[in-house]
Amino acid sequence: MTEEELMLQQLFDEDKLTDKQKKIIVAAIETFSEKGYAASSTSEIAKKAGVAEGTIFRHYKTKKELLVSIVAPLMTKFIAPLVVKDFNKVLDREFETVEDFLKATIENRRDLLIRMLPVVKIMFQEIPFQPELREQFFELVVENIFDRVEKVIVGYQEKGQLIDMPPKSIARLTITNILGFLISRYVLFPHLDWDDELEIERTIQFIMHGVGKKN
Amino acid sequence: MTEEELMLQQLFDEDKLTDKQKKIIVAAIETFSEKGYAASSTSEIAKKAGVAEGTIFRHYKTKKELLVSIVAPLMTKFIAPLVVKDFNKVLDREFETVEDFLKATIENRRDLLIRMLPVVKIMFQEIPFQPELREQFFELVVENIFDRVEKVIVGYQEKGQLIDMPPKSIARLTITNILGFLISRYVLFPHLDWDDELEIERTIQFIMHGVGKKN
DNA sequence: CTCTGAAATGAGTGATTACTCACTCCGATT
DNA sequence: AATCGGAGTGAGTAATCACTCATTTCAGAG
Repeated sequence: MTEEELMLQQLFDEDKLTDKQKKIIVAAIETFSEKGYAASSTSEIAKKAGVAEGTIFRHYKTKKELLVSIVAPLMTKFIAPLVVKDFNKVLDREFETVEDFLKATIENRRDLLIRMLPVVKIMFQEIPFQPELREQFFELVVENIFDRVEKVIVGYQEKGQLIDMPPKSIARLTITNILGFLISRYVLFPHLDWDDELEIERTIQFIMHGVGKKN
Repeated sequence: MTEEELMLQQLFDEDKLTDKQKKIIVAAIETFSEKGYAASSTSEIAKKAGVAEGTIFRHYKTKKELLVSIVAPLMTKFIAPLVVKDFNKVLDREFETVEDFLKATIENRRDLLIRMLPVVKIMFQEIPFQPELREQFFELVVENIFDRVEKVIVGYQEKGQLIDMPPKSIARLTITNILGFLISRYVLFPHLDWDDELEIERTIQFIMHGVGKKN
């Protein structure tokens, strides 16, 4: 079983999928990620999947339904657990400092995040144009995850490790920097020389201490 | 003539454009920004511009040339001056602190950036898929602007106002946060309540001092 | 006014699009 | 063996796509 199929298992294993269905999903992810949703034709996806074009429409009523069926599980089954799981550890005081928590979270999940990147890329590419996705993203990420993130932040604030800024702003700024690193690293400038460990360290340092020199 | 009108003129008025040409550009920006490049049809753009479809292809050989002719000037004539202009002030010691410089830059240009946002949105949407744009973006922004940004950063480092992190990383992190704010504010969650002044203040505070509490 | 060349037109092109449907295939059930 | 239902097929559909081109419109020069 290839690495990619493993990733798909985590995402789509719940329902029993036939071989052809899996191949369609793999081909769709690859095509959408490379060319964008609108520029990808169902005939090309079918060809890449080694499947008749009609087979796609047996399982997905429309092309958009294929897109949603790929991106939606990412939001409900991947992002939420990704964040929430380690948050419980934080709430259990397994991490003394925010740095440790951030480092553990990013380091632990980095390989997984890299592997999910094609789908993540599709997600952020299409959110501005697909109201269905935007709504789902908003409900899950903003209202659901931000609530939990806020609690963690408040916890660290009470421990005196975080400044008194509103938790929503802290969450926005922190997530921005993690995503900003990933997008710079793997989407915009993947061909530059990157010392990943070091740059993650710097990103965490930046989140915690900024770039201003303390006096 | 205001600074902004000058900018827009520099963007699209350099060559004498007919009324219809201007209408095509405006309609194209609006359509590309709303639906994405691939999902926008030339017939729709023509209709929105009040122009025959053939008129588009009289001035732009292909649809892609229309895209490039919109985005390319933004990179060569807008982004560079936007950044560079105030940098000269910094180099002239007009701003004593990094905070003042960041605040002045963001505040001064915010309205302009908001108005340019449709084009900026198109730019970042299409960079992953258009090698031509990516190459141009890389050459201009990374090699050209980053070089200048580095000098400014080094200057502030020598004044003891910035930590000893490599200038490239500082630049990446700073730009990430400014763009992250704009994308959150105007692309992902424009419908949320935002106190812009306050959130810009927080973003600057974050860039300078992070979220860790000093002891 | 006429002449001229660029600007603009819109019907028309073949290719491609998302999607349909009558059909075959095949393993499980009775 | 007969039946059945879902999986898969691929030729076919109307619509739309980017793009072309012969023709018309129009503004300025003589």
